[in-house]
Amino acid sequence: MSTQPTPTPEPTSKTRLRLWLKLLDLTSGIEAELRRKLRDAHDTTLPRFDVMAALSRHPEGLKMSELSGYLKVSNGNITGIVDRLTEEGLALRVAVPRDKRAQFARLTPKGHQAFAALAAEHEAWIDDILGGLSVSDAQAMMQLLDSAKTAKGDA
Amino acid sequence: MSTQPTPTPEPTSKTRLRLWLKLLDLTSGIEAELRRKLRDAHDTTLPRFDVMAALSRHPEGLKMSELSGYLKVSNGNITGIVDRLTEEGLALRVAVPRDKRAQFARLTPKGHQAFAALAAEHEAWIDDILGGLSVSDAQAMMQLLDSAKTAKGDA
DNA sequence: GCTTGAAATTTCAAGCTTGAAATAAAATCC
DNA sequence: GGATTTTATTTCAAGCTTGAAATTTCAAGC
Repeated sequence: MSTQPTPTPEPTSKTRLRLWLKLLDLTSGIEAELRRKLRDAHDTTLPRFDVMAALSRHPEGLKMSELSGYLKVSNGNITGIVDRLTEEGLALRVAVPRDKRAQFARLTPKGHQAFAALAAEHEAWIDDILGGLSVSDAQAMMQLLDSAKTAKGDA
Repeated sequence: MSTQPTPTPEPTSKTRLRLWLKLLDLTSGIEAELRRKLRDAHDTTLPRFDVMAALSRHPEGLKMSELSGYLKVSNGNITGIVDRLTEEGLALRVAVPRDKRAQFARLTPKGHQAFAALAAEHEAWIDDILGGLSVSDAQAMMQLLDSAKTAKGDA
């Protein structure tokens, strides 16, 4: 432990570990805040919001497997979330023309309407939460995030 | 839609929203990778790892409520995780001297040993995953993360 | 000393998540 | 065309997570 006379600098791995912990701390905090707001203001959840967001961009519907692919969650997971959205009248399942195995999940008109309101609020929440960052800060951070991601193998 | 002659610039809220989505994408991706590695290499989970990490820094033990405070999760959650760590022989509960309501959670020797191995690997994984970032990149990002957090109300 | 209120923890129901197993249907191969 | 393999989805068990209700114990006031 006390063998080296020179003051050992922090190894790179420690710096990266500290970065990771900070990244996780900020992200988890924001996510928790969003979950709370979604619950309190709209009695819904982040997973439901995510599914609705994906479906909102594809009014014709998305196959269950496309949905799980976009959101990077398991198939079984999507089954349950779409089940619940369906019970709430926000989504529905539609048969795929030439493939009896597959189904499209699609937003109902009520679902589209509900999501529009949700999305607007969501954007405002984020704007508020990240209000401490200027546009140039945000751009700088996005560039760093891209570096981090590209290097590890993309996606 | 085509009423405005001047090219509308992206509003700040949209930039921040894009940043948030990128932040979430990177963090979720890394987290998923860590979960997978923890499972494949050590048959454990991230929540267990987090609890062990906290206990590792407090060999004398932490009260259940201190633990949930540090990790920012609910009390009921900690109860279950410590239960499972206890079943595995990695943690145990110890009575708090003058307060029969409270209990310390503490790592067993086996728990300390297991965590030491886990922590070393964890740091190496992060170093690998974030290998695309130089030390100065990492420092720049940490500074931006601090700005983002400070502005919203700290923690 | 007793009552009342606060604090620490556990229990519980509901929802999210995963990976693996089960189903069903389509596609490929002989 | 029939067998085999692949693909799409659902079902399931186990664990994580929360907020709310229930327990137990402590502390404060009277």
